[in-house]
Amino acid sequence: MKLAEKKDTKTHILDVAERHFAIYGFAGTTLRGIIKEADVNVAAVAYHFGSKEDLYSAVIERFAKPVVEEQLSRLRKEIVKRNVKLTNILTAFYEPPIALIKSMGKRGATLSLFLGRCQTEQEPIYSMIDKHFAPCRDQFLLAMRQVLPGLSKKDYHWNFEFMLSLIVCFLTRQQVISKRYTANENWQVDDVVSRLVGFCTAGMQDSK
Amino acid sequence: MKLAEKKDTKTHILDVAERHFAIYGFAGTTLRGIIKEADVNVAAVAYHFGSKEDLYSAVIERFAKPVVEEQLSRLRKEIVKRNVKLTNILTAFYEPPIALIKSMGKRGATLSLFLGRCQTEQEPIYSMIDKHFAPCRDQFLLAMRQVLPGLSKKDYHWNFEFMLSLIVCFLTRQQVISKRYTANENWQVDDVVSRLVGFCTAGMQDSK
DNA sequence: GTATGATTCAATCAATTGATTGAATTTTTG
DNA sequence: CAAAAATTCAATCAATTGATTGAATCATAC
Repeated sequence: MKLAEKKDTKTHILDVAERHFAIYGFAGTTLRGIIKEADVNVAAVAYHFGSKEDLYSAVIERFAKPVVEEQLSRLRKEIVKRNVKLTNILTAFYEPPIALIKSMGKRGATLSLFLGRCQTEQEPIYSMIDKHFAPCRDQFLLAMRQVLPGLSKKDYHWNFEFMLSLIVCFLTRQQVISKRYTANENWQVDDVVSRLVGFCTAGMQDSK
Repeated sequence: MKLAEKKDTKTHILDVAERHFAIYGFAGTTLRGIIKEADVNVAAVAYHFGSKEDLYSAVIERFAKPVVEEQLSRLRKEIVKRNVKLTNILTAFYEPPIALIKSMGKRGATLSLFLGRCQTEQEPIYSMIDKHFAPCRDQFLLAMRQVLPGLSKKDYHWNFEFMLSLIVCFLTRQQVISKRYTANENWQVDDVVSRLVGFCTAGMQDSK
């Protein structure tokens, strides 16, 4: 950090912590690993955030909030329309996180991992995560009921879980896959979204 | 452990380690947590397995091997047929792990978690995992080429990843979901397999 | 300028971590 | 039974963990 010097310490810690939590998980991340890379004092974490747990919470807060808000905003615009379509609901769900991650370049890549990894964290992390995503999940479940009438409650839930798992799959595997099979790590938002929407639409509607 | 006394120490450690790795991940698991629950000496781990890493390897070995072997065996029986169908390939992939887990009762539930969680482990764990599943993955990729001609290499890979993600989703979320929405945690192998096969077949074939 | 509050720092805490040692014990072998 | 091998044990190691303290430094307001 030479020019544009002295990014605010709190933000700096947050940035590094985000990457560490994404890569190593909550248990695998050490405060010392973070503060060493961020080049700050250990006490700074306690001062600005409190505990390791609080730090994790701050990381989630910063990144999940804008995604969920955008998803819900997009969803609201869809469900007021006369005849909502499943593809539009799914696009409203998939595009915000994908677009955000794409726009963030390298940081986006670690956020991908974070999003995938945080789904398998234990308590108390799990509740922390769920708190942020539960309202969004419920809204989309309701919307699916509109566009896919006649399914059982169980069907809705599994459809939603599958929908979620596809994006988590993309987010966590994208780097691995493109490294394994291609020289080119580039991907386009529209390609990915339409791939996800396509697979999921078919799965939900045409599943015999 | 009162009757049927004295399960072999090595197996005993393996059982407890399996559950701990499943729940807490590699980093979150402590040898002391394991040996305390298994009621054995710390040195027993070193004696029977070596390091913590070696122990993890032993856990994978024991559980992944029979699954992969059964998957490949089922696959071989399918691809010799005159006209292979996608549904049959998918069933060959999905049924073995699902059936195994179901047959194992409570231990199966933790194995579910393990299978899901191990997918997001870091090196050197990741390579350990990949080593066991890579041959299987390659075989199924080849088979998909037979039943879904005309797709790009990229398409095959993402289809395979999505196929994988659906079962990982089921394995890791099943307990959470059924706890959230129903009183009944029971599920039938055939129901689950046909749900997975149905969703995935549609996603692969009818994706516009 | 100086006082007040915000921030950073080095030093240290007790607890836990994976791992190892060598003796004690059990089991197997001849 | 006795020798040998396999297994278990308590004790301990150095390293790392999250967290805290009180002094030092910085920024801001008056």
